[in-house]
Amino acid sequence: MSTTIRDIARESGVSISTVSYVLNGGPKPVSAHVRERVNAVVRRLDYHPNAVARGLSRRRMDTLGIIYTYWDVNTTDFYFLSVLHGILSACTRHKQASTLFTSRHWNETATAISQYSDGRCDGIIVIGPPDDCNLVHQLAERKVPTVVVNTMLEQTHVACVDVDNVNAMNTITKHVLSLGHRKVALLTGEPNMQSCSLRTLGFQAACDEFAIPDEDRRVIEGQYRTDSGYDRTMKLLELPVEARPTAICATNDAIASGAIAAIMDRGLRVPYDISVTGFDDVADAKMCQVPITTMRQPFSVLGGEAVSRLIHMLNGETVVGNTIVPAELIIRDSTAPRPA
Amino acid sequence: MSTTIRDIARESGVSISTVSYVLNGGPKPVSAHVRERVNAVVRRLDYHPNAVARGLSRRRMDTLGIIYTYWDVNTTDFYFLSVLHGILSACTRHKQASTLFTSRHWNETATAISQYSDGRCDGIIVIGPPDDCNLVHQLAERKVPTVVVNTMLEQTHVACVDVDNVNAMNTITKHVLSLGHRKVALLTGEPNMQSCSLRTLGFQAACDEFAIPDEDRRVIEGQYRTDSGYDRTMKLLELPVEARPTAICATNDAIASGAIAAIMDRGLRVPYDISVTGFDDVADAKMCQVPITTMRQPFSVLGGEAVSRLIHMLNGETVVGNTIVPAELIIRDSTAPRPA
DNA sequence: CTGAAAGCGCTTACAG
DNA sequence: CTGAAAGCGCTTACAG
Repeated sequence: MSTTIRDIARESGVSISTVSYVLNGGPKPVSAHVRERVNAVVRRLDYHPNAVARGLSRRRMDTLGIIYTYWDVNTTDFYFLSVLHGILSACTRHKQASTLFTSRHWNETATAISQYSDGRCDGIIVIGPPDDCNLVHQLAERKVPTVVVNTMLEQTHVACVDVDNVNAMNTITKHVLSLGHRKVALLTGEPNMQSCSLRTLGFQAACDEFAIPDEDRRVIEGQYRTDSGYDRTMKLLELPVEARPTAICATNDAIASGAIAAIMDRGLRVPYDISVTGFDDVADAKMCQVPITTMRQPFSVLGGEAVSRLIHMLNGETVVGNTIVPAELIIRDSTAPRPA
Repeated sequence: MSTTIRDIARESGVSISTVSYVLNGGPKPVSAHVRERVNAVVRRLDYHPNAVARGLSRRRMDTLGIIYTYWDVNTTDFYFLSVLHGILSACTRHKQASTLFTSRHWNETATAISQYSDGRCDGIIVIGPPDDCNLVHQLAERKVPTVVVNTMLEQTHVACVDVDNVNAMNTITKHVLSLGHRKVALLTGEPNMQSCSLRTLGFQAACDEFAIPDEDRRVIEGQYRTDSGYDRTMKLLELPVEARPTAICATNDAIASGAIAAIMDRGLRVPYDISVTGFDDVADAKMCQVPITTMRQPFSVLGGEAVSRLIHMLNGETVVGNTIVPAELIIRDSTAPRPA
């Protein structure tokens, strides 16, 4: 039905090998004369090689699979979109196609695992698997070349890339403490996410450095979501004023924007009454009523690293170890010196 | 390297044909006895068929390609995400894999066209091509089975699915006019989008029905973006109060939320001073300072229709004609009777 | 510089 | 009910 390499060969009076050589620029050289003739026929017949046949033959589809959990649009986490975006751009640069695998929950990904290793993709990038998900372990077991973004694992044959969570959270917490705040709260995301525990560590270390007593550094677990930030902040605001934190650090921008909304709904001001910080620097951080002081994740760097490391793995170069990239403190309007 | 159907055949002492029969449940029957033996070997060797080889043989990858333009995360249009989401869910239901093709601009999609028809995908879904983009025409020319979402085209071999834009805009405009408003403005999106012209038609028809004079129904072109809605509304608010519209209809929720922000920044109230309506019912509509009255697009229906129509085409069933689904008026807090 | 041939891992008429 | 064989459309040693 559609034209094949065989048609081109026949029409230009050469073998299909020769057609393949000119199409791929190798592995054998072809005389300029023949090359020209073949190319003319290719154009005339509007021929396009079949990627599937090519893939089967070369055992390489030049396609990267991306696994992440299903996002309900209403609870879209911009972090995922931002990372995804960084990865897709990098794929384009590296001439790789991409296939998205979406599931509602991480426990569904395990059942779909044969999809991930059926030859359609050369390798897999997993975005943000929680600690209690063994998908990555299973991929490693099947020897599927895998890169993980958003979690550092000590898994052989798996490369991880992430921002330096401990340091980043440490930096922004110290920014807050340097402003004179002495009663602070940390609103975390889901505790089964490594980013949550790592950022908590960074927060605690900063509080240690500033000798903040335990009772003045509250850590409140929740979800990486606006409503979760809102609810927890409302609870905090019920504390007697002398016990209430003057600064709230959130482990992402969504939580922070919820915190800001709660503070304003209670008739208080950000940052004059209470300072708030975020993490990620996604759209929420700027769109929020009060532009949020936050740690910027270098999404295009993260995506670029993920893709290029995966490609290295596919090329058989044994690149071991994880990639940690720094985050950047972005100071906006949601932080100010502690009220007198 | 990895185990193939040949390994299974050898290990279970049958031919590869037989292995294929039990794997696919056909086309030939296999005795329960042999079936059991083969399956045992499959499990023992953890065998997974190679989808690429299968695809080449069957000339069907069970994969749908999705084309849309690159979204900069900061100007993310939730409409695209919502449609995308609807399509991905439908793909899962129909056991289809999906490949995303992203480009920055529609004029880049034409150059990538050979990617779209290289056998990797069985068919293509295009989301929201502008009027002046001939990608769909080119796909049709190459006989690539194609479904378009968000634009109705009279292109042979192409199926289109969209919401009933004229009626939907007509409905929400009449909602506003029924509230007594007699000076209204329409803030549209990019005029090269069919949705823009269609919604303008619906708006005008409603104004006609209510005999609104031309000078009291302003149509202002712009972009489907929050900042564009903000800027145009600010301009409108410079009008002398007696000429100023008491209701602003936007052709999407992003524009509407910009309009609301502008109105509030000018110290006016929504809806008491000015009513505002949106379109789409995406996250913006609820997250906005004032929950927006809008037309809800049935995203999962749109996605489901797109996928099932494409699959019908792939099965050779000639389904012609376009699919129009209704939108639903969602009344929230941004509309109220005209101020006395 | 060019070509005949084997092979990638499957599916599926065709024959028994 | 089972198998031998051709074929899907390419790539790439191997030979000339």
